[in-house]
Amino acid sequence: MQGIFRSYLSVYRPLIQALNQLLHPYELSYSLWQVMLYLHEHAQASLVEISHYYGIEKPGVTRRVQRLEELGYLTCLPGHNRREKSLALTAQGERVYAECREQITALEGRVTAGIAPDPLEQSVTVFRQLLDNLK
Amino acid sequence: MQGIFRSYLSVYRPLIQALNQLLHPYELSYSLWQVMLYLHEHAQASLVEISHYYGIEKPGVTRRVQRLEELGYLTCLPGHNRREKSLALTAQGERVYAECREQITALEGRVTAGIAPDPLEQSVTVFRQLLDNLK
DNA sequence: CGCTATAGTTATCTTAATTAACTGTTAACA
DNA sequence: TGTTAACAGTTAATTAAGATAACTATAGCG
Repeated sequence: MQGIFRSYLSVYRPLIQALNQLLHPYELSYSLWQVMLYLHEHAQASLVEISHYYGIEKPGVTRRVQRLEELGYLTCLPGHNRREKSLALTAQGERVYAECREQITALEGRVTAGIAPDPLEQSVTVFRQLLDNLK
Repeated sequence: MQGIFRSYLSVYRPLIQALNQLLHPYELSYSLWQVMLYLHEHAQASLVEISHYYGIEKPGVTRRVQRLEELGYLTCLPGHNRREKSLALTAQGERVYAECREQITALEGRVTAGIAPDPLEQSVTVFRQLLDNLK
C-alpha cells in the first residue's frame, strides 16, 4: 500500500486550516481546542495528564492552559496536592465548548459528504491501528 | 460520524515524527522530502507549480528549494523564461530520493501491519474525498 | 531527616508557515 | 511600439507550535 502516508498527509493542512478558521471567532486554535475537549470529558485533570494524552511536552500544555485561563475558559482549582493543579472548564468555557462542538460536528458532516458510512467507520479503525503501530 | 477529525488528527504527530526521524540522516524533513518527491515525478517544475501542488505559499517553497540546493539535491536550470526557474533533482538527489523512498515504503509496511488491504485502500479513497470536500 | 521522583514553570531555540513589500520579466493591447 | 498588467521569485518580519534544558516546589519513602 505505497503512498498511504502521502495520501493521509495531503489532508492535514486543509483540515487544520478549516478548523482553525472555524475556531478563530472564539479566539481558539485547534491546539487550544484539544485542551478544552479533554477537560470537557475529564474535569479535574492535571497538566501532566493532558501532556501524556496528547503526547506533547509539559511546557506546551502550560502555555495552552495559561491562554485558556486568560480567555476565561478554564480555571485552576487547588488539586488534592499542593503541587498538582486540578483543571476544569468554567461555565463560559463549557458554553464555548458546546458551540464549537456543534460547529465542528457540522463541518465534519460537510467534509464527509458523499462518503458512505462504512468506509468512514473503517477509516477510524485504520487510524487506531496506525497509531498503535507507530507507538 | 462524529469524531472523525479527532481520530484523524491523533495520527499526525506520531507519523510526522517517525518520518522526520527517518529522513534526518539525509538532512531532510518531510517538508523538504515533499519537494524532492514532486521533482522526481515532474522534473523541470517551477517554484509556483510546487507551491500550487502543496497549497503552500511561494516563500515557503523558495526556502525549501534553497535548502535542497545547498544540500546538492537539486539544481535550478534556466527555464524557458528568464523569470521562471526550472527545478530538477541532481544525480545525488535522485540517489537520496531512491534510498528514502525505499525506507519510507518499508515504514509504511510496518505501520500498516495488521490492516487488511481493503480498508486500507478504502482509506485512500476517503482521503481523496475529504480533500475534495475541503476545497 | 534526607533523598529521589514528580508537577509545573520559565527561558530559549527550532521548524514551518504566513503576510507584505519588493525586483525583475513577460505578455497583452491601445 | 510603448505602457501597463500580471506573474515568478525573493526578502524580511511575524506567528504558531512544539522541543529541550534548567529551574522551583512539593510529595513520598527509606
